[in-house]
Amino acid sequence: MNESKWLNQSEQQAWLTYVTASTLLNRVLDQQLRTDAGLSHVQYGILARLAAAPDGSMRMLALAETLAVTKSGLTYQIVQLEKEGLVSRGACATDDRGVIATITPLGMELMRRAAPGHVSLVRELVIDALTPQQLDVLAEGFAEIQRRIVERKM
Amino acid sequence: MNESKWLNQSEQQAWLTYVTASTLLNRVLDQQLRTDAGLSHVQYGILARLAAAPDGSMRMLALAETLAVTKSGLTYQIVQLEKEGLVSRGACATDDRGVIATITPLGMELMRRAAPGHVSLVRELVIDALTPQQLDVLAEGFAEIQRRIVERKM
DNA sequence: CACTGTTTGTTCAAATTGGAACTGCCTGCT
DNA sequence: AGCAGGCAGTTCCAATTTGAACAAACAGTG
Repeated sequence: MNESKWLNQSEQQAWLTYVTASTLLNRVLDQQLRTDAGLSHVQYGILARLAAAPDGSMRMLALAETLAVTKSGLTYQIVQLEKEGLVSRGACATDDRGVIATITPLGMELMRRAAPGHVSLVRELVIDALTPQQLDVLAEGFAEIQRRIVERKM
Repeated sequence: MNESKWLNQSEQQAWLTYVTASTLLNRVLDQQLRTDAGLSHVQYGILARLAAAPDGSMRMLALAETLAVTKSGLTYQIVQLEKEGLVSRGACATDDRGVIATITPLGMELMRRAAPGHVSLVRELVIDALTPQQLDVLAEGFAEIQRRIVERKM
């Protein structure tokens, strides 16, 4: 299925644009969160998922998967967040191997303060930069990309 | 201009999908390049730009900008590549502050070996995952996002 | 129940990253 | 020419990240 070995001009242009812009975007978001709330983008992601989960709790692996972070990377970040008192770890009732991370009231409080600024920046740089149609297409596209990546690992 | 403080359901979904997928994509590409050619994705990017540049040369800052890497990050990577003999550094004729990085014949050789596999994976996971129209939207969209980021820094 | 293969998390070492500080050079003005 | 303000690269340091190796706990089978 790889008849054409190389990318044509516009494909290459699209790819380079994407790589550069997404790298930049990530850094800008990280910077804003850090100065604004003392959190990295990844840490914000962790707290956001926990805040949205029932009981503010999730198992480590589930968390790692939805965040696209490696297990060891997540362990590291959870330890950091625990030091700050934003998250706590507990045993899993149904599986002794499991560890359940839970966002603390302090963590929730921080999210309430951090979220508006972050969301606002995401809106300014991304959501409002695109038409609703473009955003749909983009969501579709990345969903397909993700499917291909996941499927590929087998 | 931020009348709506939060993201609606589909906006949020789109954003989460993008963040997760792009993180994953980046890691997969990195892994493939590493096992396949012993290069990180960033290093590949550096060599690719140099290979495409006149004389295989570029100034450090220009390189850093097109790659969306910080100056210190680039210095580090160039040092690594130099150790491998894939890149060399030289003085800039018109500006004594400047440093010019040049890809070596060995670097070109490595690129000839590494590029096909990388391009093929990018095609498989991204280019072929999208219709030409979707790819256009992606390019358009990220170009606009990048414009907003750059403009914002002033 | 014992046994084998898997799954979860953690720990460890090595690689990478980004920001701040610093040196040396360039530019515009006086 | 002499100076103030900026720019280009490097260095240094603290924070992250990842894969590999491990220990403990599960699950399925004979």
